[in-house]
Amino acid sequence: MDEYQQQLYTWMAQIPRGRVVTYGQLAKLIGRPNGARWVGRQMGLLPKGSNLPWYRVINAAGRSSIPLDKCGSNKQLRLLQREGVLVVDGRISLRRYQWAPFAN
DNA sequence: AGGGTGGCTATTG
DNA sequence: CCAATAGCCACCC
Repeated sequence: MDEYQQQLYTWMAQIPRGRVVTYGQLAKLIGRPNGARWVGRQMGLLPKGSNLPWYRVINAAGRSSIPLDKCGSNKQLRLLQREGVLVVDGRISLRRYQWAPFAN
């Protein structure tokens, strides 16, 4: 287990229900300014039994970056809606839902 | 080594 | 608004 992964997991665990963060934001938080893509990769590699909220991590456009499932729907968006996040046209307002770690 | 591909992004038109 | 563009970086042939 790598040092960055440890940090990534720690930050992820802090994301409150009903809020989201972007790949780039997480990358910055763990000290990897251009590691957004790396973060995305880590999401896909998350252990299956993990309780970490991978679905609260979205892209900078406020959209889900994971492919649609067979039914043509998106599991990530469903999970977010279940937490009360409003999704309009497959898009989420970062202004309203993005978690700001240092604004507490 | 070296080209292609991603759960990316900021900028520009 | 979307599309193109140009950086970025880890991973996999």
